[in-house]
Amino acid sequence: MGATSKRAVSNSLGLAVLGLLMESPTHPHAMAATLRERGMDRVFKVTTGSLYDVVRALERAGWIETRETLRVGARPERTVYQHTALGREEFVRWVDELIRVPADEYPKFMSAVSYLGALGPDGAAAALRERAGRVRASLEEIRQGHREVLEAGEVPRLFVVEAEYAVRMLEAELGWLEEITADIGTSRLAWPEPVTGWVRGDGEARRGRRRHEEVR
Amino acid sequence: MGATSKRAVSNSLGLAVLGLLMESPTHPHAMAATLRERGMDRVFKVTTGSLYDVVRALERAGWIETRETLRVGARPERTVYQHTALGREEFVRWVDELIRVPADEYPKFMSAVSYLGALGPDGAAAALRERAGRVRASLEEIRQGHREVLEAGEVPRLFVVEAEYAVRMLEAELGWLEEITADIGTSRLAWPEPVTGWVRGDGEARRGRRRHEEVR
DNA sequence: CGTCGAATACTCGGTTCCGACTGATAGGAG
DNA sequence: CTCCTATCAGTCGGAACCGAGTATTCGACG
Repeated sequence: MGATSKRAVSNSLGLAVLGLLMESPTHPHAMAATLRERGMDRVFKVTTGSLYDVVRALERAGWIETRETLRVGARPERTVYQHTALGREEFVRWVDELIRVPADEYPKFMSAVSYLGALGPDGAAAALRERAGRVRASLEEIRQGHREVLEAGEVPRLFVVEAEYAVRMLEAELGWLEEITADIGTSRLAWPEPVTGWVRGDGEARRGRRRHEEVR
Repeated sequence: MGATSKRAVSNSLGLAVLGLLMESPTHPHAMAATLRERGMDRVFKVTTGSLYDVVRALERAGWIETRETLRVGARPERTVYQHTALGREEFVRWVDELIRVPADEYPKFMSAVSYLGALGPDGAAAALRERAGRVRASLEEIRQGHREVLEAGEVPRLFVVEAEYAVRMLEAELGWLEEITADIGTSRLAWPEPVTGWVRGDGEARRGRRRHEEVR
């Protein structure tokens, strides 16, 4: 329900590339460098391999084009790209769509949570607490970075809203972690019998989640 | 910092497969069916292609093994798998690690948010409101499903905690969406001048985010 | 009794992704 | 002046991913 027909380039790193080219033409290596300098590698997964692929894809799609390909000294040639008119339009369209319709994502954490049972009450509590610690740390880091940038007054809030989003999400996760950990302690979240066996790995633990099918 | 050396199978769908096999041996097609029946396809991305790949990978890794390969009628053969001792251990270890150490994920929404500027104040507000609507809908859906399952009393809470997590996260997102939309209305989130040009796509809009590098 | 759609059980092959590697140069240490 | 490291710019090949196809069988319905 939604997904408009299929986008020519789907890797969001492409969005970053387009974004960079909105400012001025550059070559891939410089893109990677800039993205890292600006800390945007917290938002986009920047890997050289993918970068070059994505740039090629954007070119095939006609959203960007090579402006010149020049060599300085005997270093490998570098290809400078710039956006096309189409690219400028698509950039906006792309952002718009990503905002309007939530993509279904499959966070690894959630898949693990759905098998929380396997750790047993104590193991689960321990693991959750450890995660909580790490989440608290990165939360603090982001909060601080955000505050510093804003207080320096160089950058308008608009350009760092994504940090506010990240903070909100991490806070929510932390809240959930704390609640669940507490509930394990008070047995408001209890381990039903069959699963405890399952955890011990007795191999033939019948009946897992809901009523289970035979192989037929 | 973290990522323990490299996991033999990384696709979380593998976790689902292991989970299924904890209950009883099955063949891939049945796994897919069961996962969908139980609505676990909201948590794991279930695509036939990947499923068969992942199963093969799990076998290579020695976490599962084929139990028998039988043919009913003249239908394609089906291969029934079962877990190995190693598989049972790794399953737990895997869940444990996924919980303990937050994987860095790159939600598409966040990448779009970091270019929210491109939509201009009105466009942004509109898009955010539309998303909010959709988020509210799926939130309601999950909440209701969760309530029904629990009230039926068949399934212990432990087996549906991931829904509680999902709800929390969606609520947080919704909260953020509402706040930001409001802030755009009251200009607490303002569009600095250069960007407005950028949005109109005047192509040569110098100076995007922070001070920008020349191509050198 | 024929046929049409759903279910059964997978295969295939094209993208996409990405980490490891290459190979050159500039700048500083000794 | 030589070596050593950091930076520069990108290639490459293998893994992962996934959607579209294939071929059979069962059951319902007119």
